[in-house]
Amino acid sequence: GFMGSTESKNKFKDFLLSQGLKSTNQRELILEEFLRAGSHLSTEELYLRLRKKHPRIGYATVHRSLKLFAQCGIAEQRHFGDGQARYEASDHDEHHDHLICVSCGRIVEFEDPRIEALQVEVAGEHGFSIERHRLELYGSCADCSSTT
Amino acid sequence: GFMGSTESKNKFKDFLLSQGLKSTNQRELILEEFLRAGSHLSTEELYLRLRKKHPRIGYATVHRSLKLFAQCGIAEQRHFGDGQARYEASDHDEHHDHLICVSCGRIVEFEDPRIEALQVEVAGEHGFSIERHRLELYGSCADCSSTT
DNA sequence: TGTTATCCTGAAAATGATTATCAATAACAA
DNA sequence: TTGTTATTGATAATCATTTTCAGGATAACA
Repeated sequence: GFMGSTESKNKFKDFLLSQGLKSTNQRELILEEFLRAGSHLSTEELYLRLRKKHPRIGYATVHRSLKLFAQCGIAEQRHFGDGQARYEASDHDEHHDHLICVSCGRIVEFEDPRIEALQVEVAGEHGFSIERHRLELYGSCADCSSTT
Repeated sequence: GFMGSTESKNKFKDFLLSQGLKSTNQRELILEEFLRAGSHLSTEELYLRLRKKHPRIGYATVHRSLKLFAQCGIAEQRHFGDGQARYEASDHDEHHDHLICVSCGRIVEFEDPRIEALQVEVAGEHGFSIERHRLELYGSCADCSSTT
């Protein structure tokens, strides 16, 4: 199910402990803002949001924290072809893919077990066992299609 | 059907003409090597191959030519997450996706109309019309699985 | 065939995202 | 507290890609 804010924070603290890393003010602030901000943020976007309230937090620290979140499993890194990495909060057991509107940039998440099953089948036909996959559908969302 | 070598060359010449661009020795050499080399080459890999026979061809020219091939429709740019763009010769009406072995880097192409159909269906449920998509399956190929 | 305008080339520099460096600072255990 | 170690933030380095620009090649035209 959905991994709540508190759950993510605890998981991150456990992760830091288990790795002999330290729990710092910056890491807490960055994690809070990351969870608050909604998904698919780039490092720079998160950095700019944080800078409003906490101007002394550096870009490098935001970047390093996001990598830690990904290592820890509470975030995932994505690339949508605009040349910069984006991060989204993990929803643990639920895998999902993305619809991206090429016109307005809107990103919608979806999940389809039938597609997933076919992927495993096709991979097996080629002797592959799948670890992970990436499926992105690029097109026009309803709003952008209608205003053409 | 498959776009042969001659067909690609003609298409590229037509493209250059139609755009008021010039047909040069370098562009011909780069296109020939690109078609000969097989798919999924990065700019640098193609540049290194060319340099053996034609040491005076510059990296920038290779890069610019690959972009032209893509514009012209005889090549497509891909990103497989290793941080550099790769290009493959277009096979016109046949779309295909990729299986990537995370262990040895082997790339296998596949195509499955059932998956394609489901993609259209799912997109429609969200009000999207698809322009293009990207599906990549990452895992272990048969060889790498057996030697574990 | 010259002539000319335009495009192309290749080396080098610039760019943009990401990652590493390092002195000063903060966290944690004893 | 104190000492050890990790972290921070500014800056520099890196990597792939893109741009710049002076010199060279190409195609159209006289």
